[in-house]
Amino acid sequence: MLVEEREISQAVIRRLPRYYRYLGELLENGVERISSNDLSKRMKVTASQIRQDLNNFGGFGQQGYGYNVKYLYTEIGKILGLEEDHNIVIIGAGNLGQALANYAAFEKRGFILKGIFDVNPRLNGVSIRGVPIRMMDELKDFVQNNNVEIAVLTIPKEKAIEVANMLVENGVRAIWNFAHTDLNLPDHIIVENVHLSESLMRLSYNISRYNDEHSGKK
Amino acid sequence: MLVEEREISQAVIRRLPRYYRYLGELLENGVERISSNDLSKRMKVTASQIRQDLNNFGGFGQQGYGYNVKYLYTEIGKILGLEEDHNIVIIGAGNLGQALANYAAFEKRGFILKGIFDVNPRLNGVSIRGVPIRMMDELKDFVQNNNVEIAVLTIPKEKAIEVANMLVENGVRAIWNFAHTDLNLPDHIIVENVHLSESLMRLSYNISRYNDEHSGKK
DNA sequence: TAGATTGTTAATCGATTAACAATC
DNA sequence: TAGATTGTTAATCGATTAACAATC
Repeated sequence: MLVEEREISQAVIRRLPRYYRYLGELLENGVERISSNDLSKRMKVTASQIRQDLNNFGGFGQQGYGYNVKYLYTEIGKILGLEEDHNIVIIGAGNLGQALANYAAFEKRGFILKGIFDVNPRLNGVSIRGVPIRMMDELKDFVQNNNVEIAVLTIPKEKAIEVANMLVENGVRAIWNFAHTDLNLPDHIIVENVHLSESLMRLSYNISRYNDEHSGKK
Repeated sequence: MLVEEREISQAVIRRLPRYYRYLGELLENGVERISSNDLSKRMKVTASQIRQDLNNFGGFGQQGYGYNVKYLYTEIGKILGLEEDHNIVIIGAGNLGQALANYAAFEKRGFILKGIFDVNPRLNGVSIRGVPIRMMDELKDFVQNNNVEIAVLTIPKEKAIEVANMLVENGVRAIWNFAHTDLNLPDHIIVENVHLSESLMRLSYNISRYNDEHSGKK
């Protein structure tokens, strides 16, 4: 029997969490059902796109009725893997690392913070939300012994590549990368980049473009 | 005379900062020139795409030679608006707000931190990199009197929409939005969203997908 | 049953890649 | 001049939108 693996495009995957967020809000507001048309107006996308996107994963709606909000919310949550638990560590307890460590919504989505690591001896033993900061030389052992699936990298780019390689060799499966560099890891390793400086440059570009257009410049 | 406004696609704009980063690294390494082909191998994109992207903005290369790294780096910097200064404020001095305030590379790219605001009276007057944290009730006056162009929103979503509207009414032109909500501002306002929870969900999705594929599940 | 709205196929649009003449 | 590599046009590919039959 041939198992047909439909490949879902990254464009679709990028939109899924946004659907999930809107459905979550509808749910909070007690809305029971919604049509692709109503949702499309709220989200400012086409109804056609919503239906196409959802039908990549199955038929969640009902003709003449629309979509049941609660059901669709749950199903998208499953698709996004939010019903599974993932052990994570944060590497780099600087401002950003601490900000992420304090991000309480982690646990709600199944991300369990197992450890925080830094090179700064002054942070040794300091706890964030009950999780003590450990020194980098303990990292390798820790990863091997705690079933760590995801590592969050909030360290300078010079160290990031080397640390990422070490993590992958010791079983880490995915990296949430905040370092200002690309990591070039094996294909089966999942990398999600958050390059804040690039985000800021896009903002900057769009301001400049607008200024040009409204000042007679070509 | 017809001023031809070529519309640059957001797909291209998303890639520009990455080109800029790679060229900056080449520059640091003393590389003088590079061909689209060499660059394509480093960046793992097609040479064709690089040439197409750059030619949206003009011919920066030379047949038979390639691109001068220094020149191209500078030109992309100009396109991205990094040679202009922008006054910015950060709203929300929690962990993430403080992390961004401490992000020193801001100034290097022309982003001048003029103020930080929060509701927490305990933070009143505390300084980050020489910039004192002010109370939210001073925000409106401050924005009017300090030529603030960009606001960074690191506050809870409940407050974010209301604050964003107030900022826009008082002259703010662009918002770097870290709040977990969409803002729905007028078209001429530039919004760059950084939805960390959505980024994490995409990571989660990709892990689950990989697990499914390697466990016999459909 | 009539009306509403999905699921899905077909048409369109846009982005990426390939190819090659121009030219340094 | 010969070789290399761009700038740019044409071909391909993929994603979005439109349309409508199926069906609740």
